[in-house]
Amino acid sequence: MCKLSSVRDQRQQPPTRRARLRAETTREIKAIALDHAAAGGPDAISLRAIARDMGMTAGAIYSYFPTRDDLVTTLINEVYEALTEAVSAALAPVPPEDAARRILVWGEAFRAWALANPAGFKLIYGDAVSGYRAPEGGAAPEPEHRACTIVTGLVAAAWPEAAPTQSGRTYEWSDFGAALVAAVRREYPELPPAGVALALRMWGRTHGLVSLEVYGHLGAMVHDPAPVYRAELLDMIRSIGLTPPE
Amino acid sequence: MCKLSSVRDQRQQPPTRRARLRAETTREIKAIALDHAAAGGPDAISLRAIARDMGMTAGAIYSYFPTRDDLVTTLINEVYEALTEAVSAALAPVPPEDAARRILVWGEAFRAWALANPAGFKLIYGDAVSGYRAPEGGAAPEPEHRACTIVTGLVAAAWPEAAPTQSGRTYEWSDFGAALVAAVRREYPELPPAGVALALRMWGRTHGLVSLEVYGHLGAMVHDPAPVYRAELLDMIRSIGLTPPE
DNA sequence: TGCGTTTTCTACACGGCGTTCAGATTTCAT
DNA sequence: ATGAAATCTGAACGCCGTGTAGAAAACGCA
Repeated sequence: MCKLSSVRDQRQQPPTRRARLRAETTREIKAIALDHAAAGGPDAISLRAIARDMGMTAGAIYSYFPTRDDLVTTLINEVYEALTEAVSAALAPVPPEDAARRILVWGEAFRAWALANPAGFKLIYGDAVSGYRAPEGGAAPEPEHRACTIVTGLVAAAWPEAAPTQSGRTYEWSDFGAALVAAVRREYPELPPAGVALALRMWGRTHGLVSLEVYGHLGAMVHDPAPVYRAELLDMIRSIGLTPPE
Repeated sequence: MCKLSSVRDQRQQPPTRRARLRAETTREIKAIALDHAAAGGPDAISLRAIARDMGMTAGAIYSYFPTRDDLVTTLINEVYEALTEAVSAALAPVPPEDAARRILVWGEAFRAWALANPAGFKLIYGDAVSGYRAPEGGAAPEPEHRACTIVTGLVAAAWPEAAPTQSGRTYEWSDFGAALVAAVRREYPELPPAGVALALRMWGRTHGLVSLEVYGHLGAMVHDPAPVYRAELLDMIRSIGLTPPE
């Protein structure tokens, strides 16, 4: 029996030697797992292979993660967080007023990250790990909400122009998930439910082409998907009442 | 050593008893594999499990498929074909002149099939099977081209109205894959390269929301993705210069 | 300092997987 | 009827995740 919550409180200024080693080993496990995923796809994440690379036995990893699926869940969360951070970083230098350019930069940053980290993309949005079953509530609810909130922020900034274009159908707050609604109403109080629907559509719209490209379905069709994707982004910006940059 | 091309010519009116048995067994292997995929996800496709269900040994399947990946490739092709046939069937009763309604029906048929066959969708568009490596040229080039041609046909029918909306960027035939270009120029000679780019964008646009929904990323955000998806389809129809039905 | 507890790790076992191979059996063409 | 080809079994190999028992190491406290 191993108490996996050994690092219970970190009130101690000098964390015990054990805690330091444990943190380091945990970090190494995750790093090697991500290396394997990057090299041979997310399915290459195997406890035995990781342990082999670390000079350990497979069983030893169970001192750090109760099961392989927990390791995968942790990885999904970290990778998803890396994605949202990459997008946020790309968005940071763009002034909040320039809603159109922010959408463009967001879309391009998302695609750039996905193409640079295909294994991570598949880990987040696909089913690539053999028998992996995500915990209830999804594998990475927090990063997913954060990602969704970023898109919603883009819509909120553009809402004065976008609102007239979204008169087709009416939405209620009750149409959406409680956690998302709470975050949106807190961060963007002026945004109506229709704005959330638009954000989800924009998320899906970018996800589609990027997903097709990452999984190799676009390569046989078009030699360079970049202009097609760029055209889609510009069209999306135009379709919500903004004038695209350039 | 087994000659896997035993059914070389079917000029014989009465196919030999062997050939009949072989065809039946092949059919059964694929059917059981698809059952397993539908039940436990595409990753549940295992030669041992299939053989167990058939009262055989795993090795026996190697008389019908040289390797597991070949079986998977065959399944992907058949499932992809089923998808294009489902979409074509839904499209059949809609008159060719009603370009807007055809796009709407196409989009809804695609989503309906994906939701009814999530395992098939993941098989086609995802990475779900453990160590599967697709053959060069993709796992299912023919059905993929057919699917792509269907979308292009929708664009071709709408091109008189759509053309003015697609003036942003110019495309050349050389931007696209040779096989796709050949099929398009043969079937829709009046369609310029920009029409193919628009078709790819429409493909991606629908793929995005459907993919997010199938993989469960939309469920936590919106209780019923149908209206969001419908709004996206209507917006897409509008964005190419058509007036949406209803 | 030394002792008892906790954590970490090894060694082994179990059942699952794809794949290969020798050999038995069945079917077919001649 | 005979020889060739196709089909299938059963055992093996090495991979996998997951447990369990027990050894070894590090720790906290007296």
